[in-house]
Amino acid sequence: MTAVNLLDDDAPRERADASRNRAKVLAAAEELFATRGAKNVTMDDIAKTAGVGRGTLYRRYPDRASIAVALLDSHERALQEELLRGAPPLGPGARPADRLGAFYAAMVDLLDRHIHLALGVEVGHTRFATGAYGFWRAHVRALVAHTEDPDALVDVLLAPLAPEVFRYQREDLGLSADRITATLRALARQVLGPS
Amino acid sequence: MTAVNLLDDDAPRERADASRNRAKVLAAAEELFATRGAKNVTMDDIAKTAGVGRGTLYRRYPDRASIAVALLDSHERALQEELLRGAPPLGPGARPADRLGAFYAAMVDLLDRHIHLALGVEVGHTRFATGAYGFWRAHVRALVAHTEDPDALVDVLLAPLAPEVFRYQREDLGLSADRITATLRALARQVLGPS
DNA sequence: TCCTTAAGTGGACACTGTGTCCACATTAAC
DNA sequence: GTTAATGTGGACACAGTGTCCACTTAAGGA
Repeated sequence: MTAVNLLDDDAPRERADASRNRAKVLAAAEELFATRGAKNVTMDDIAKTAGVGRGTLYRRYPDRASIAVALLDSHERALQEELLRGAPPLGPGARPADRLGAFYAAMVDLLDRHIHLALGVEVGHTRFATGAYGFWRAHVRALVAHTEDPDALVDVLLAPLAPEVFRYQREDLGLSADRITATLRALARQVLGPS
Repeated sequence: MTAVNLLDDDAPRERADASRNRAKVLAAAEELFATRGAKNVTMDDIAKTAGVGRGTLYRRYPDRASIAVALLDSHERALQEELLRGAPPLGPGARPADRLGAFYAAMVDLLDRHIHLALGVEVGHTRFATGAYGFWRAHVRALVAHTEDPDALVDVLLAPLAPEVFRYQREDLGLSADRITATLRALARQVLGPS
């Protein structure tokens, strides 16, 4: 799901027209998702807006969700990098409770900036199948490893970050991102202890 | 969304063939949802299985979700009744932490028995628009009323009960309902204090 | 019992969106 | 400049949705 596949292995380089079209598709999709909301965008819309045929579009992206995933990918990678090798409390070094709190804050920020894409990925259970979910899951799993039942707890702690939940809180209830962050930070403290 | 509309007001009684067909539709839908999963059931399937025309089906139920809601309704009402007027710890009288724990346990039980219906309701954000969600929300809101920011906390606490999350834990991860319940009970204790 | 009428029925129809297929165009290597 | 593989785009078949309306059926009054 990377943007380009440069010089890797002996994989045949991507043709010039192909990568030009990929860029047009992604730009068009980003635009449409942001404007109308992913639910109201058809593959046809994307193809038309990008100035590309249906066949070209389907060649790389079998559905809307995969386009949203591709668009979200770069932003998610940046955060993943920070979690693995960044400075505390996001990166290693801080206490689990603080790292979980920082993770929550970063995810709320990510969601707030790209909620239209996050909702585009969400086609029900699609979310759990995503590679990204697996990453977040592994990260939080490690932070709660010392608790009673980490394998059951981890998805409970990730549940409030579901795009639909976040959208409901932000848009329907009108809560600020800060309030949501504060609440999740408090949750992290209570679950992992203030120690 | 009640099953029958008996003698209420001056509303014209439902005709015999109409209520016969409603029963056939609900039975067919229940069966199909349980067998194939709601996602793989079309309105046409339901009409055919019920032995009813499309027009008849659409007259009362504009989409799959509304049928699932109708089917789930009776079970949810029973729980709602208990929350309002049942014995503690589910009903009034017990401490908030215990009531929230009991609520979690009851909801996990409900989800476990009717997950195919709960997933049928779930068409993304549909969940929050449901009357039922409003009820759960009001209930939990009252239990956490004394905390820092109840309005932000309530949806965070309800998020792990999203049908998709539950399904993932039960089916993809293979967790038992008891483990999930225990984890949520612990969460309730940690958030509302053991006091 | 028959008649009336309003409610209810069911299937045909138009429409929207999906995904596939393949003749043709473009690219890049030789 | 030729060639072979890669990529393109629009036509097509299909599945599911929701609407519409001529017909049927139930239920109450004469």
